[in-house]
Amino acid sequence: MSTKNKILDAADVLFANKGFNGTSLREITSQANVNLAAVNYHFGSKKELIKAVMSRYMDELSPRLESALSLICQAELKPTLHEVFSAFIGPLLHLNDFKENGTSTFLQLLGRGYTDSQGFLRWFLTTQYPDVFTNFTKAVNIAYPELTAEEIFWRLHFTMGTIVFTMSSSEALIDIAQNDFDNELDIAGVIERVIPYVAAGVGAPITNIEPLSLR
Amino acid sequence: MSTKNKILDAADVLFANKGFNGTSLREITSQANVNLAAVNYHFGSKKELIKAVMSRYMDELSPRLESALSLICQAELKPTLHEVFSAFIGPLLHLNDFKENGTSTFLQLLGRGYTDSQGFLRWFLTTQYPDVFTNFTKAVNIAYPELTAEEIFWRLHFTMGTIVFTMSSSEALIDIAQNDFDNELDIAGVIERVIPYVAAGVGAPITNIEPLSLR
DNA sequence: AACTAGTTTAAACACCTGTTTAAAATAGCG
DNA sequence: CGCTATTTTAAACAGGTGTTTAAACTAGTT
Repeated sequence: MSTKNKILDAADVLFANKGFNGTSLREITSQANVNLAAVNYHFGSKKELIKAVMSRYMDELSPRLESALSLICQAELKPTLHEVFSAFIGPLLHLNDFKENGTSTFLQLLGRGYTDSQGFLRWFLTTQYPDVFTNFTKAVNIAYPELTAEEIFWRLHFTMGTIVFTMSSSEALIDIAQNDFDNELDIAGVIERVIPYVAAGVGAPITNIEPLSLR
Repeated sequence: MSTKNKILDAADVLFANKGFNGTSLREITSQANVNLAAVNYHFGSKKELIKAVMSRYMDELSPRLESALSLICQAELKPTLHEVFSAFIGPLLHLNDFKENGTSTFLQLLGRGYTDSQGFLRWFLTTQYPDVFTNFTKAVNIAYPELTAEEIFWRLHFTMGTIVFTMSSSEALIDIAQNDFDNELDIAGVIERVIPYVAAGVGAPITNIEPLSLR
């Protein structure tokens, strides 16, 4: 295996578990059994390594996600929100074939990127992979046309939060659930449980919220 | 103002904005206009300072939260989930009286603590303030008795994720929303929008999930 | 005024950080 | 082989980290 890939494989697991700031290049290179300077030689800097780690997953995920969503948008029957969110299951679980524990690693990375490094990842995703967002918004709009653009905006970000945050700590949660309820569960099981939750959340009835000035 | 409080006031803002790992003691002490060694003198270590920052908020929040939840549990009418989650609004917004921007600072800290420092905060909260969790579970159980304990467990963690994650990036989201939709919004407005979402999520119809072994 | 306990201070400690350097090793190709 | 270009290596760099030290300072009390 190439040095570049050895670094990427070691980096994404460490980044997912300990965050970008919390992982040093020395940890990565010794885990990958390569020289310290290899990171700067092959990637230029730590920041570029982070981008490369994310891109490797996003390039694998985003085409599958886009085709799944466009399939839903073009269907004859109006899709339910549950169907819209279910469109994520396949592409996300495919990351497990792409790399061992790929799904949860990627979702953890997503969570790290959102909170570490002050919004750098949000910029990265929205500028590098804008179609994922717009297709998703479009699909939700078809499934629930009464929602205003602003309400979709907020509810989609709530959904992002639910997914990303849950998956960031999914391993710990699965452990607790197994101890307390003797229920064997894996990452796919968690996804199956979270879909009805977010679908119901996005599909919540519209409530009037008075503007600030009238309160 | 005492040196101890000057440190706490500087620390919680910096911790909220840049994370625990991302904030150095030198940043904190220079922001607070105190000597570097003051942190170790007054708190012992950086880790103890983090605990002190969180405790200051939790001690202000948890009694109000517990009484609000017990009020709901003892009411004659069965409460709706919307009412259960609305019980959080008052205690959370009270943190704004306690300290400027206290509500969003605290919720950001909560998010930091969950993802920084590998589950240390979850341990801290569940061991130091266990009543908040059990009271909350009890209230949800009254409002939606059909939910099994395991389903409540998962849905409450989804909810934690939604709230904490949204609030971690609430400032950025509010900015975007103001630009895109000309809608003035503050932290209270975000809370009002997220309550229907999580209430609907927790109240989602129960779906049968086949155990792993049968799939 | 003198002593004491609590607090603040500047300096140093040992260690870790990302990055760069220049020499050594390796591979590819005519 | 001999030459070149790519890659790997160990060492050093400059700067940042949390923590400790011992001296200086500040009340408060007798």
